Amino acid sequence: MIDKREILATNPLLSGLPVDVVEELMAVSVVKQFADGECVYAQGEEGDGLFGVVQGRIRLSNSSREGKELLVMLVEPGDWIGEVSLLDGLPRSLDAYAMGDCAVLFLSRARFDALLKAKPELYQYFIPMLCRKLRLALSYVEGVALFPLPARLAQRLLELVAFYGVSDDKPGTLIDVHLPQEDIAKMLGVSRQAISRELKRFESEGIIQLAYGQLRVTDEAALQRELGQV
Amino acid sequence: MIDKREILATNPLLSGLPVDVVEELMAVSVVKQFADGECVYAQGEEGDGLFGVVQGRIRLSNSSREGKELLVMLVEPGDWIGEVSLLDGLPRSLDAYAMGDCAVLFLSRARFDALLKAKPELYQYFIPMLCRKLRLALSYVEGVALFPLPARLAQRLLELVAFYGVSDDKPGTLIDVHLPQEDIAKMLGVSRQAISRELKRFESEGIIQLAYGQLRVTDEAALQRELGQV
DNA sequence: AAAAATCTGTCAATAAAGTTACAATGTTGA
DNA sequence: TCAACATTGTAACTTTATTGACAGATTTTT
Repeated sequence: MIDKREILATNPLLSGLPVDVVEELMAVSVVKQFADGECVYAQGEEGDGLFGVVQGRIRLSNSSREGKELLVMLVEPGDWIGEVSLLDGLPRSLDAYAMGDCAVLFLSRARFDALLKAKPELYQYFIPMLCRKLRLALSYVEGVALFPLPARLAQRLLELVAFYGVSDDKPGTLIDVHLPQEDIAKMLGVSRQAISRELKRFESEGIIQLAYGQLRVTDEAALQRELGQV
Repeated sequence: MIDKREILATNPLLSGLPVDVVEELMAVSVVKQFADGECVYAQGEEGDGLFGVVQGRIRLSNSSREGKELLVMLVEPGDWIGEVSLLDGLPRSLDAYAMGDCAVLFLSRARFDALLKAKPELYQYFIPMLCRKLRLALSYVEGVALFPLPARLAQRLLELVAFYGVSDDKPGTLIDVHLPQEDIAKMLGVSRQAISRELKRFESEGIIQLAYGQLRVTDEAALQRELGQV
């Protein structure tokens, strides 16, 4: 079980906030657990609260009626989600599902509203968060609209390396998040087969090494060049 | 020439702001004019200020090195642009060009920073703006990744009808912004020919009527159905 | 250890969209 | 008015990606 006090010490969720706000948050928030695959919130729902990821990973996605899914973002511990619906009052625009067992710090809408009403200066803490997400979303639009698949895939691999890459005794950087090609495809809005094809091509060119459920990037410069051709 | 006082009365730019802030803004902002095609700011530049569109239309876009362009948004009088770079300190992520002669209310970065430093509670006025743009950007990503071109085009036409549509003596709703098919294509990230093909198909099905530089939607319900099939 | 589930590679057939090219039409300005 | 320019329509051809199908590999579960 997770102690709220522990979160404070080990997690960047609350860093940068004034001390009294941290105290207040600790008092009024609760820790919630979500099992693998469980729904945190769903597209179209009213925003019931704010979630700070403490443990595990949350999948933000969006699905069409035909069941085609777009994987918008993997949310890691230290990130907040769900703030937009609280701030603008509109329904959730994405689905949020737990990938593996998760723990989150939950702040209900009522508590959130009360906190902001009492301390309107807290609005400014959401500004960088919103700016970051806006720039991220914009860069995705650009990617899909302007760049061919190989370049987009190369870019995504570089992002994965930067975020999840680990160095071990073997050459190159290992991406060992359990992220099937299916999910990479859903991130880029293309079919799994197209991703398999491109990854195989990268492998045949010595840029990456493929294995079941993992991927090793051995030539980042070549990925940069894939990008640069665009 | 444009009188600043006039802006206050005729433009929603400043509505919702406290009276003293409006006074302050009027005192420290300047009116700038941009000729057709002139660059307001360019991708990669430092954010030098905030722009409130007073007259004319500004084109926010993004170009790849090969010259392929994505038209992200048409900004109309009453909207602010350029706030993100001021708020997060990062370079412009888009190009802004005047479409036709424009007038904008300009607030320099220094003035902006001073204003926010003096009144941190003003941060909250940017929240709805950022939320709106974030949701908009997200809906574009979804569109490109999840929906086929006909559905995306239908959706865009409905948006154009809602925003620019005018009723006249003839049946249907006229979209009489000078918006060539080329630009519609750039909004959707596809080729002009693909747009021409689809528009012609819509016309042959009696959904729209095409003319040089304008377009009349005669069957909105059919466009909704195009969407619904997705 | 065996069975089930998940993940990956590949192929053929099909569909969607890009590219190139050119003609025709409409608008604008000298 | 007439020439320059911008916009639109269309077609052939090519490229890219989807779909559906299946086999093999790896992991997880029983």
